[in-house]
Amino acid sequence: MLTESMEDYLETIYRLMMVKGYVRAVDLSEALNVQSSSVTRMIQKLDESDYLVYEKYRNISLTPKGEIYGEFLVWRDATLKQFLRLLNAKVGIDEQVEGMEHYITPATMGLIRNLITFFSQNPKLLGEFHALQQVKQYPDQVDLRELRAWEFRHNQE
Amino acid sequence: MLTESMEDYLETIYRLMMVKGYVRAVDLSEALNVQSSSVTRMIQKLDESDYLVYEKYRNISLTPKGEIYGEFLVWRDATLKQFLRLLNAKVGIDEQVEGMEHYITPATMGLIRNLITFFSQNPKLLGEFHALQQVKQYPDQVDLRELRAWEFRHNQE
DNA sequence: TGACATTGTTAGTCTATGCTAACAGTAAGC
DNA sequence: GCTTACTGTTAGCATAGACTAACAATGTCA
Repeated sequence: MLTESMEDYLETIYRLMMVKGYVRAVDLSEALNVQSSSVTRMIQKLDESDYLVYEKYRNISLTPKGEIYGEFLVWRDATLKQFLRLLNAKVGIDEQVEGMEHYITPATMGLIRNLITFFSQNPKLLGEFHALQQVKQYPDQVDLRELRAWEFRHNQE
Repeated sequence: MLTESMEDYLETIYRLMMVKGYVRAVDLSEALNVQSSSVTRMIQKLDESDYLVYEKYRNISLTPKGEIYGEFLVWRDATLKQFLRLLNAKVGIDEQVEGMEHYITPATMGLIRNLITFFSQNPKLLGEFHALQQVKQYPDQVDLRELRAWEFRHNQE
């Protein structure tokens, strides 16, 4: 199984592959905000697990396994971001998705996809759901004490 | 800010506090499946950040800050589990939530809570959403190749 | 083609959090 | 109130994945 970090690298590699057609360590270190020495080591690790082919000083290429997994990772990321936007999240979408995505199984991803489909097939419902939020507004920079009170109030209803 | 691990400890401490009225290292090491030496160290760390009060060989107690945060952590955990059940997830709910919860902001949690409220106020809709899944079924033990094909098919529609 | 800039690699260090082993404190039963 | 079992603490080690520093390879251009 891939670690969180390995997934991040593989996802970025796949993305860059799609955009640029090839991937070099420096692109990865820029995209992931890490040093190139970290990139080299991770690439070697992903090579060992057969997600890509690593040859010193050469461009890397994905194996079929790496390509399929990479495609999944990109899809998962995009779908979760869609989901948060659907909920009406405004800030920190990327950060939250980057963190949580690693833990969500393909099965659950399918269910989330279904939810997105459900609401896009019923845009009126989405409107009703968003209208609800105007009432039960929840501050963006929420203080925990406030959260506690909020929950308490709503449990009383 | 708390790390994932620190949050896990604090959540468990809060939970045990509610159930037993006090917390000892051995309870934590059992609940979290770690050695008691790891517990000691983490407790010392949480004491440094003022989430609890640590005294050698004595029961620990939460500070107000720790109590509020702990309550939030327990609520977040419960709410996310509710959300996955609402989606119709059947397996791995606990594991997924344990992983993802650390990354979700209070603001987003509020939105998820709203979604749960929305569907519980409209149980018929929930039925419709679940019915959709009977059609767009997604295998539990999904192969990535299968996922890819599934996505492709549905994008064609 | 040779010099310099860019990129990639290796080796060694740091931090978080797990572990084991050895030791210290507490408490229960005789 | 001793002895023994349980619980808690400390110290030292392992691992993942960051980092920096030093070095190696590549590529560009005068």
